[in-house]
Amino acid sequence: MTEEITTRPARTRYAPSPTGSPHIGNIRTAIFAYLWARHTGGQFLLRIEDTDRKRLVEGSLENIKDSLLWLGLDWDEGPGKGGPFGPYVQSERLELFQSVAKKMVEDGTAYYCYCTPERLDAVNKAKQAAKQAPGYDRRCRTITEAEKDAALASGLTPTVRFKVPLEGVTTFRDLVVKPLTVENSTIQDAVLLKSDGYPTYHLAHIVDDHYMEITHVIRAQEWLPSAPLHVMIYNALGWTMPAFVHAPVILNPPGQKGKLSKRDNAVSVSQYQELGYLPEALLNFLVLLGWSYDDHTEFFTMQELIEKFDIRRIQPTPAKFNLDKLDWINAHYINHVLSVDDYARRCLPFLAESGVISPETAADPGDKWEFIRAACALVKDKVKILTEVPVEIDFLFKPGTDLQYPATDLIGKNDTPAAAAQVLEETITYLRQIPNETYNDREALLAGLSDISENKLHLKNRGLMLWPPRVALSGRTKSPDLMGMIITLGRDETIARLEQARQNLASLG
RNA sequence: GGCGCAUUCGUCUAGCGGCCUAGGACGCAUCCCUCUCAAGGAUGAGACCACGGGUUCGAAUCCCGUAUGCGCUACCA
Repeated sequence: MTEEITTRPARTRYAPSPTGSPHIGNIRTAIFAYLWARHTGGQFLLRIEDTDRKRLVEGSLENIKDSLLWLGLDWDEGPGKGGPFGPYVQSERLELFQSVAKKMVEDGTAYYCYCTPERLDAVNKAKQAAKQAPGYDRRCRTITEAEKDAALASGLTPTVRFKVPLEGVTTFRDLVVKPLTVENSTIQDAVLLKSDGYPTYHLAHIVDDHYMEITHVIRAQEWLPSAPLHVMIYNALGWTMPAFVHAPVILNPPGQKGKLSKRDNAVSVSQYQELGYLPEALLNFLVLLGWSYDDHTEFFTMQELIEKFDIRRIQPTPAKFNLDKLDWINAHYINHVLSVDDYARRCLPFLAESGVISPETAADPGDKWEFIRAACALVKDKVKILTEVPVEIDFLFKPGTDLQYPATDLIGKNDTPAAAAQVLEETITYLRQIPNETYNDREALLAGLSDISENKLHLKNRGLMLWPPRVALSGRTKSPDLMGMIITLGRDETIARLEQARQNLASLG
């Protein structure tokens, strides 16, 4: 068994309902399924489970596809791709489900149920009142012909229910969760085919997984309780079951109870995209929620994940969502993995979104690219998510005259207005007279300013020399690297801002 | 209520009977570096391995209870 798992190419699937942007927990399961298919050299399918017409959300399919693609999860078969086992949308496979349901009734493993929703409700209430477990009383298993005719005559369309074996126990084996055994009598006669002709999940996923030749069903742990029911259905159909992995649920962050909910957290893939998380970082973070490779590896490229991923190392324990760690991983990718060009290019939409540049410029930066790239680069090592970039560098894009800051900020620690003014004075003089090569050379600039600090102004430390220009250029007390700002802003703008600062200082009296 | 699964630092985890006086990471604290903020480096605090019983020469690792958490209990998935 164990050997089979590792050697055979697996066919896995991600089978979401089209109810909006994929939930982060849901997509994590998709990641597991994808990695396992790729790891074994098999196929990853996308299947849309749209059998609940009431919950359909417009645009979901595109949303699902976009999220998958954004994260780098491409599917081999499914919507937009086709494949030998299509269609891959359940609402287009109704005849199949209906014929299977019909056959089960003929085989005696399922039966028509003529109960009305009202009666079902009443049965439940009565059971609860009697302190019994709620559930269907299996009445239609023994319904008489006369009663059946009466129901039909009233215009009612029957559902098809699974005929659960009343005796014995059923054992379900999972690849990560320990074996589970239940008394058959505690399982419900689940509806297989609804009165609207659509199958329920219980029927649809089994039929599809069977005909699509899925080898490994990787799904959320919420399905665990109904797994024994699925075992019985497979048995009733005479089909062999694929291997199962029930991935752990993702819980709310520490301090909050329950599974990850949108009440207090971002939960959809698109939300994280909009917040400025990188797909590779989100993927890396998510895969580590419930899975680990060893005791120390934290970062993985997609290639490494495909190589190293093993479903048997998936954890059975629910994991809390830890935003701090996601931020750390994201910052790591921004700072240490992305090239400056790549990073700056990804900043464009966020700069446009916040109004720092125009949408037109974001779409085609043209000759503004060099400046934008340099500006973004200034904060590459300090930003955790891309939405922070515009707030960190917007002052570079505004006219210097728009900078608003208290003139007292220009005075460094242990410094005086006069000393600060003198520093600005000297800096201006210095920047005016140096050649372009020096101006655009970080190290040379720093050396020049250090020299003035030490040998001309005799300042106690270089910090006193660099502080006033920092505030003058950025209008802030926390800013990017001074030399970087001087170079990025260019000589004219830099000197203009320094001059302006000097005047602000003078106004202090 | 019933059924089920799970239980190692605040969090994510390593560990699959002796290598564990339990390792790594995030976060936190302190220090170093340093032009501010970060990044980076170092150090540290932090888990009697939920609790109680067993099994064994020996248990975080196996078994049984209890507690807690989570999930399911629809003509939703």
